[in-house]
Amino acid sequence: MKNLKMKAARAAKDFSQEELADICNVSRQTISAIEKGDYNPTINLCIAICKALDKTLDELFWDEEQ
Amino acid sequence: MKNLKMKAARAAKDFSQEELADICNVSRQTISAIEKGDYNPTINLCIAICKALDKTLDELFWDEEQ
DNA sequence: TCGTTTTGTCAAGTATATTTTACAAATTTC
DNA sequence: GAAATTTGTAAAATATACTTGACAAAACGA
Repeated sequence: MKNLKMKAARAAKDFSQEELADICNVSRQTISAIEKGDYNPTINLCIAICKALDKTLDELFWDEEQ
Repeated sequence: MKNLKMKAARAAKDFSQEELADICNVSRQTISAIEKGDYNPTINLCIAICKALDKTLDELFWDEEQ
């Protein structure tokens, strides 16, 4: 399932996928795959993404997949 | 860093590591390693743990590792 | 319309999360 | 205090998160 909350939060910061990837020290493909969904990132990466986007885990990653 | 919040939440439910592991469909060693810390579980497993323990991601996995 | 940036996606390789098996120490229960 | 349960931990194997490189389609501004 697509992670639209994350995509929206990234847009709100005006970050490209590559900029967010650089901040989080991962590849652009990893960010793309997470936004696309059907992907299972590690909690540490989720935390890095949240901090880069000024969001919490619950705001970006809760309730996506039931 | 140890995840004491998770250990406390598990104790509050009176689950052994093995019982929680069974509910989450992972091995007991995985649960043990997460509580022990210096471990980086996937977000889907974190969500499964949270639901088993009636907690949210922010309550169990936020602010553990800075 | 052209050039630039952004994004989707794929294939092959590497790093690491998770499993399985196993044993001992610690804790609980009777 | 013995037996049963729980927990810590380790080594080897497997599954999968993540990387690198690459190309094309889409989006966007000049």
